[in-house]
Amino acid sequence: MATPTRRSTRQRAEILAELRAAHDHPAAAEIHERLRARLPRLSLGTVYRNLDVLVADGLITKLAGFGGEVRFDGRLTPHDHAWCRRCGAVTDIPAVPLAGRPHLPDGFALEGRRLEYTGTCAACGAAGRP
Amino acid sequence: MATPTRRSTRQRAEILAELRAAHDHPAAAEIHERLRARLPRLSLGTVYRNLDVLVADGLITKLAGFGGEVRFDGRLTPHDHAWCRRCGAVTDIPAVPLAGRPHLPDGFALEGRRLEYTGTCAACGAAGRP
DNA sequence: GTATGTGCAAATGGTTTGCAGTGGG
DNA sequence: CCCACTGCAAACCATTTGCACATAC
Repeated sequence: MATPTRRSTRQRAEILAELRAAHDHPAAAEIHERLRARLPRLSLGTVYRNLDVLVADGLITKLAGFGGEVRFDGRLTPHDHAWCRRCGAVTDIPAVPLAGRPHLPDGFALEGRRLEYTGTCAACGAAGRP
Repeated sequence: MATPTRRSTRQRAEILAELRAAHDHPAAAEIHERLRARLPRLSLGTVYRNLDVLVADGLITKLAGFGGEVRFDGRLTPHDHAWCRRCGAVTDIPAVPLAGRPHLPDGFALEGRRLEYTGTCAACGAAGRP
């Protein structure tokens, strides 16, 4: 069998709960740090393994392309992202439909789309941050 | 001054030429490998440093979020990308306009957008590749 | 009881950086 | 000449993995 039976563990539940409560798309290391208050012996390896499982089970989404580290999103409703290049903050924004069908390669079976806006957020613009 | 004077070097010229000739959005290691035929002593560090310079000068584009490694694009005309999750191939496709204005965060200064389609390409679909 | 999940630590792999030497302008 | 650039190797850092133990079921 490809997918082994899942067991319900405290660690996995806490990671999913944290991801659903958070609104800032934390990276694995950030999730680990936040949960250490509740689970002092939680290892970073366990965080990574559970994030993979949660993605495979479709409970969370993996976000890449926002700098060096991969981030995770606990919201399943379709939405796009705005990324501030100065401070690195990633904000959810409502999805905007396209004005037509994309000219995909012949025979390409579309599974999903990813739309990201890059720019400077209000706080960084006001602060004149480089 | 923020940006030092640029010097024209053989290495930088070859990297840019390779990127403009290539259609497959190569990663730094791939560029390095391809150029070793012409520049046997070219180091990977030099490739990385020049890619950064070329991006800073707006001559190429950095593509992230397509797996573990960063890829580079020598085409400057606006276009989107289709990514095959099986074989990892990234194909250029014409940009499709949006059907409205995105609801960006208040005060967000938009600089650019990145639109990627994920799915399975014809070859991988036919081969039943997992 | 069994195999999935965990903690820990070592290994990986892409990318960055320090340093001494090269060469473009 | 000067300083941007290069090759080389070591350093970095996010992520992965091997292993022995723990625990969900």
